[in-house]
Formats: sequence, C-alpha cells, structure tokens
Amino acid sequence: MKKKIRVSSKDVAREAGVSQATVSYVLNNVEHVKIRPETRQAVWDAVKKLNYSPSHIARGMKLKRSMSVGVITDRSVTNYNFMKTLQGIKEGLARFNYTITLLFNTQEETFHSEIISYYNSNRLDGFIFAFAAVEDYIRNDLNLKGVPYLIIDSHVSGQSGGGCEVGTDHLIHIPGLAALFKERGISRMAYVGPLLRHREDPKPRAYKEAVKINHLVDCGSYLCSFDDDEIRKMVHDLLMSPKRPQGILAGNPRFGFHTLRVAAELGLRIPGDLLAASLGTSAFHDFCYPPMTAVELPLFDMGYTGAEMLVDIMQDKDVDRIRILPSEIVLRGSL
Amino acid sequence: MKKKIRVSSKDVAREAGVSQATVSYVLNNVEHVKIRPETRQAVWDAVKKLNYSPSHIARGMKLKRSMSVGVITDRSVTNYNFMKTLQGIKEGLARFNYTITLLFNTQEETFHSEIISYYNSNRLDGFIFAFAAVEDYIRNDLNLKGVPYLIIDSHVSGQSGGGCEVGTDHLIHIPGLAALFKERGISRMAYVGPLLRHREDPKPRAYKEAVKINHLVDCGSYLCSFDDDEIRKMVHDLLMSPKRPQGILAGNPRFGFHTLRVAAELGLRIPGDLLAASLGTSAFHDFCYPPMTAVELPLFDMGYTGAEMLVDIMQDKDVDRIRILPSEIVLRGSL
DNA sequence: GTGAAAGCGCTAACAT
DNA sequence: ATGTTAGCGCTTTCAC
Repeated sequence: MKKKIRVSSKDVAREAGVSQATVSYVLNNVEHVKIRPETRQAVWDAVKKLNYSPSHIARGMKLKRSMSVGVITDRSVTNYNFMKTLQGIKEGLARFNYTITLLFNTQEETFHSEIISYYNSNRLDGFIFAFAAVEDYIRNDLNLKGVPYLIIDSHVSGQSGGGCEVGTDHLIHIPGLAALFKERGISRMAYVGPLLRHREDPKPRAYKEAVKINHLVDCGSYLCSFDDDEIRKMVHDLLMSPKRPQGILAGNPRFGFHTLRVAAELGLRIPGDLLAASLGTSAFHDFCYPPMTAVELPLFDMGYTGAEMLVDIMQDKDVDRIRILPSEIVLRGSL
Repeated sequence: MKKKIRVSSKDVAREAGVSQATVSYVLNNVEHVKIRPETRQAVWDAVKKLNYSPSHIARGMKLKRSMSVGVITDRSVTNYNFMKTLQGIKEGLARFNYTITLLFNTQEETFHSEIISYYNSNRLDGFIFAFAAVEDYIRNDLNLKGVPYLIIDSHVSGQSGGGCEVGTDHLIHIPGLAALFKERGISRMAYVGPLLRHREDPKPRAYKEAVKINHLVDCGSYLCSFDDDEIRKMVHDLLMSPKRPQGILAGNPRFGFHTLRVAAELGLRIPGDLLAASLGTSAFHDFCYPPMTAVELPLFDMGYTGAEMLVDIMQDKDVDRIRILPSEIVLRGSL
C-alpha cells in the first residue's frame, strides 16, 4: 500500500502565489466574490500541477454535511427491478453531488436508532425509504426530530406528516385491466396478493370496485405472506376449487409468476384456459411464458424524482410533499 | 425543518466535569489509557444526558478516513439476486463500522477518474467491483495509486495485480452438470451464453471439456450480447436447426430463461423434449416453469467475505489475494 | 489517571 | 480583488 501524500489547499495557494481563501473562492465558484481571470487561472494551473482534490471530509466538517443520503430498503427486496430505482436515485442525487449510502431495513429495534444516530452524527444528511415498510412510530419520530426523509412506494400513504412521498397512479389502471379481462370474454375473476403488515393495501379494494364496474363475477381476494410455498399453495387451491376463476389479477409480480407456474403445473394453458395480469414491474415479465401483461411502474423516475425532492427538503426549500408518477398497462401475452 | 443543535464532546466534557481528551478516551475505549471507573461512568452519564453522538465527519477528518467504501456494479445488473451480494457486503462492512456507497459503472471515460477522485478526496476509503466489468487499465491505475479495491465475480481473473478477488468454484460443476444430462439419456448438447467484452469467459471452454469427458455430442457454443431479442433469436435458430440439441447449458440465468421461453413458444416440452440448466443464481429459477436446475452461487457470502477482505486491505493487513467460495448444483425440474 | 493544546483541511466573515 | 484569521469537532502527543 502506497503512502498517501495529501495535497492541501494550502499547497495550492503557495504554488499559485495566492491565499488559501482565494483557492477556495475559485474552486467553489463563489458568487459575489470577484477574482481576476489571471488569478483564477493561476489557481487552476496549480491545482492541475499538484493534482489536487479537495478533502471532501474537511469540507463536510465545515459545512456540517456529509453529502450522502441513506437509502433504506427491505431485506426481502432481493429481486425484481429494484436496482432501477436505485439508479434513478443515484443519478438524481449525483446532480447535486450527493451519494447513496445503502442501508437495509433490519426490522429490529435497533434499526430506528441506527437511522437517528446516522443523522445525528452527521454521517447522513437525509433518508429515502424505497419500497420499505416504514412503521408509523418511526415516521413520527423522524418528523419530530426534523430528519429529512422521503418515501418511495407504488402508492402513497397520504399521511405524510413531515416527510415527502413519491408514488404512482397504478390503482387507476385496475379498472382498465378488469375491462380487458372482460373483453377477452371471461366472467369469473379473482385477486391474489400479499398480506401487508404495516399499512393497509388499497389494491384489493380497487380490484373489488373494478370487478363491480365491469360486471364481472368476483371469486374473491386471496391474500398471504411472501413465502413462495404459501403463495403456490394458495394459488393451487384457488385453481383447483369448484369456483375456479378464469382470470387472475396478481397484486405484485411474485404472485403473478407463481400463478403462471402453478397453472402450468396443472396443465392449464395461458391465455387459453386462464388469463393473468400483475401489478408492478419485473424484468421477468418478459422472460416468463407467456410473457406477463402488467401495470408497469416508472421505477427509474421514481428514484430520480424522489432524489430531487429530498435534496429540496434538505436545502429547506418548499416542495410538494407528494408526487404521483404515471404508470402504464403493458400488454404481453398472459391477457 | 428543526434547527439542529449539535452537542459536541466539549459539552459532554463540561457536563461530566472532565476534559475533552478524557471523553475521547472513554468513548473510543483507547487501550493503554487507564480511566478510573467513576470517571468513565460520569462520561457515559453525560453522554446519555445530553444525548450526544460524536460527529462522524470530525472523526473522519482527524483520522483521514470516511469509513465508507464504494460498491460498483454494472448498469445492466438491474435484475436477479444482486441485492443479496449487496446485503452480504453491507453486513460484512457493518462489523467494522464501514458503510456502502453505491456507484454504477457508467462505462464512460469520466468514470475512472470519478473513482480516483472519490478516493483522493477521502470521500471513499476503498472499492468493491461487484459483477462489474473492470477494464485492465483501470485496475492497473488503481494498483499504481495504491487504491484498495476488491473484485467480486463468479470466477476470478487470476491476474490480481494489486487488488483482491472473490470468486466461486462454479466451473468445476460443469462436468457434473454434463454428466447429469448424459444420465437423463440424451446425447446432443449445446451451450448458449453471453459474449464478454472485457475479459475471456472460461465457461465455453469448460463446457467443451465437460462434453468431451462425458462422451456427448457437441452441437456448438452460441454466444451473443445481453440483448433479449438477440438472445431469443439465437436460441430460436438453434432449436429450429437440423442439429437441434437435446440439452442446453445456459451460461447465465438470463440465457436460461430465454431458452425456456423460446422452447415453450415452439411447443417443446421441458424436460420431455429438451433439458436445460443454467449457471448462476436467480430468484426466478424457482418461479419459472419448469423450475430451473442451476449452479447456484453463494451470493451473500461472496459479499460478506469480500467486505472482510477489503477491510483487511484498507488496514494494511496481509491477506489472501484470492478467495474461492463453494457453489452447488441445485436440481429443480428442467434437468 | 487526566488535561492542555495543537492541529486535520476547509470555509467565510472581516479586514485591507 | 485578495489576504488574515477564526473556527468546525475530533484525536493525540506531551505534560503534569
């Protein structure tokens, strides 16, 4: 390991024959401070010559900001296109010279204080909860302490006390999906999806209304945990039941894939014997057979937009507390 | 936004009736410095009372370390179980109080200097390239400048000049997979997989040898880019050709899924008409139909182990430069 | 066993 | 238009 020889702004100042302050003014392009072009040039020359890069830490110390935000996601989000959102956040933050520090929601008691402590110790300037279950008491505490944070999820909770939220309009596509099922000539529908712990899931209700509007027969909403075996058993029982639905709406991609798989195992052909569609985005929608018709979320933009909103909050600017992004139905082959 | 009132170690010192130095000694549990238990207690009491958390930035400034490492991954890795590796890295680093800063490989000219600049400005203490294409000139430069870094990939490059590598033994399972194909009673095999740009891919060669050892007929190795349409066209042509293989080994999960999908489109039944297996881990291996037999990688451990190795490097400890982790064949239904 | 004091490298208010 | 200087909050050497 090579010893690191630090070049400081002092060195640059000496080399350029100016003061440290001038170096700082030039490098930071400070407004209301006029520097003669030749001085400016001299500074840049010295910077180049000495290969100087300002110590980010020293700067942060002065400014009391780390220029990094913590992005929190659930442990279980190990799949799907979540990385897309991360990319959006990264690019959104990069424009303001912020970086992403990745955190995982451990669901442990300590996690909450971990966040607060990251914030108090100036290690992180703000937080983005991306598809993570945020319990109310945590939100309340963050609000209370004035910690800047933002929540990214498929739909907004609405009760954004102090934080901001980025969501999508995916619920409005559910009636449209139901209409598609209807158009394909079927009548019996069912919904399968996750059982949420930390908040109410608006999807089953939206489904129920959409079924009613389209005069379809509702075979029921079936909810269970994210456990793969449990999902498959639930779908299996549903497809084997006497009131077997002809169309299934899956609350998220995972439930959709298992529906496809179980149907295949039972020898049901899609879209011949069964129609299916899912809510949410996944790379696998294009890989599976048949490819899955789904309501796709603007994952990248959700991250990008969220990042910008958080930066605004961190800079004490006034911003919309809620932003809804457009989603769209993408027809593939399962419906 | 609430104004942040910082409590400094000075405040704690005053409250506890000791000096700032003592506070530092107590909080950092400095060896060879003996503190009377009652003094120690007084400090902790004051810390609790004032709800003090040390400024991470000030500490970093003194120590010239940011306690964060940059994790670089390719833009294209938006799917699969990559998050598992990230979790492993996160947990591995957390033990040493390091955090993850997420970076994406932009493949642009500027990216290289971005890394160097993060390092030079003390913003990041080291780097982990996780399933990212690292070009040789970058590695050389990092070696030259003594930048601590580590590469995580399914197999090691071997030429780890200055950096360290974590890989797997997945190549040794290829003959075993070939033997399984043989056992199932087929004779004609083919390999489909990605065309790598930045390094040689050892998989096609391992495949060729495995085929020979098992006395199977090699219908050839077919390589193309990661483009979905291109992959499907390639697989389609292969399955329609007169020398259609009875078994296909996919170089990675994506190629495996497209093989499944194209086969289904052509009405080929798996495992009846065609056998398939893939190299690598994906959550979809369990979702698709039939579930995919594959060589699974220890994604979490690769991250966890890699994190520990990098910490050792950053602390100038002597470490193995290469670590190979065990992978395993998981039988599902496609073979 | 504990304290005083010197910085780390930067920014910004104030002076010139 | 540029320089002087006083910290930011911590660690650590050296005194006592």
